[in-house]
Amino acid sequence: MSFPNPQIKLTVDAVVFGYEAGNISVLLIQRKYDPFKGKWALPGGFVLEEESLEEAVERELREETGVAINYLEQLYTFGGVNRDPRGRVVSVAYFGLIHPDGHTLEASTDAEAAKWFDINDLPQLSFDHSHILDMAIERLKGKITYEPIGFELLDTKFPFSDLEKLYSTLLGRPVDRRNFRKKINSLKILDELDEKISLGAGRPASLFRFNETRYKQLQKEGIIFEI
Amino acid sequence: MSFPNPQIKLTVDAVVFGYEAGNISVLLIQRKYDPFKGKWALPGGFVLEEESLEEAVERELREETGVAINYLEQLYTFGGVNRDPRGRVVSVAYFGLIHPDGHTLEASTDAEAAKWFDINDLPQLSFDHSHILDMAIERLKGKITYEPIGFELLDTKFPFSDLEKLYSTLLGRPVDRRNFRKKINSLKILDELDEKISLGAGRPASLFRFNETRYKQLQKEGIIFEI
DNA sequence: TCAAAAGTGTTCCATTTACACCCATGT
DNA sequence: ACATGGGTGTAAATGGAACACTTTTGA
Repeated sequence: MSFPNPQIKLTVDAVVFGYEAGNISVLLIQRKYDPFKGKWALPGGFVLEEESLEEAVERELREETGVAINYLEQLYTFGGVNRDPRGRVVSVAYFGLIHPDGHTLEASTDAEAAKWFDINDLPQLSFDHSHILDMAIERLKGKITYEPIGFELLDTKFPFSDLEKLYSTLLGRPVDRRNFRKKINSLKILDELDEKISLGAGRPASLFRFNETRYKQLQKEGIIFEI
Repeated sequence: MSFPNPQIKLTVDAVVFGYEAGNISVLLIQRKYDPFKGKWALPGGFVLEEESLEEAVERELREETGVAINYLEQLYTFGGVNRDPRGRVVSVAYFGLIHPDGHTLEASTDAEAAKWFDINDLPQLSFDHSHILDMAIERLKGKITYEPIGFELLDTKFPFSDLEKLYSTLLGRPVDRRNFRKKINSLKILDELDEKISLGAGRPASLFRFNETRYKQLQKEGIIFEI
């Protein structure tokens, strides 16, 4: 009782999603050491005694990839007996989102390289990481319909069409432009800016910004975001 | 790297809900040993090296309370640095539901006693367990609206009014009997049995049984349960 | 002037909500 | 016969889905 399970190790792993040009990507690292040396894996590593789980994830992400995350939540804890060849390792997986401008990568420590992969074109992954990733993708797809986390994947200022494209990508089906706009506008969680952006051909688009204050107020009033 | 965080210990804790006569209750144990000796806590304990997290929860529940659980899912992992006076202990919390006939309790091992407490009349809890419990209550209340887990709290055969009462208790508001029945019937996930039950005064009620096969089929077809 | 993307309303249908009386039994 | 809880349908309102043309720019 005084020294229980000294053999069980604890790690954290992060599934960080990015979005650019209509594609959802996930951040992976190439392992520098065994096991799975040279193979791709989710960023992550052992939790230190004096840090919380969130601190551990943020540290590992910083060390292995150099990214600055802007949304992070716990995903699930994977505790199967044989999920790690080094012995009994339980991993708390996190789910993160990042703005496109945080995309610049710098691999170091345990990582040989850090790279974005389109979620439809993934390499083979180490450990049970493809299982973790599947769960994270499911969570992302499910969650955007009832919480406004989609904005965390866009620039702070974005044209409406970016949001629409993001939703139709994640939902895997076309989204009616007029109905979608109506829905979002009815919640008044977007502020229309005076700026416009002109992307090649076509009429320039107004830029919008997510109004988090307004959203938090809505939450308090019990009004729920739903697409 | 070869022997990371040997100091971090791993536990599981279970928040098990029961339901009887219009009241939601939660299963607690009275601790036999320090820390928090004599105080109430969630059932749980250290994970053994050769068992999965689910196995650990089920074992601890069996040992400390004697209950047989019929629904179990992971709730959240609590990894704050100072949540346990014994040192760094990370706990994976589970969320469980139990039929009324599984209610017979038998405390043993680390538990002095095991008892059901109405969730509106709780004792002070050990560790950060009241925080865990709050999260579980929120999960229960949220989840019944989009997954048919309410049936896990009732007997396998139950009158419609039991289900209705359960929902109005959990949702904290009255439920329109006719509309509720219409909704449930439209999904055809309840089988009406030939039996009737007569509970004191009033017209006897037909008994129903949850048709899990039917529900799983609906899920495959993409039809979602929603109240 | 043409191509490309942005912006905008109305109608129809489905779903949800509100609501009240009769039925079968025990006392 | 009366008290108690079980069982049932309809109408109104709301919210969601379908749908096409005009506007503004770059090439």
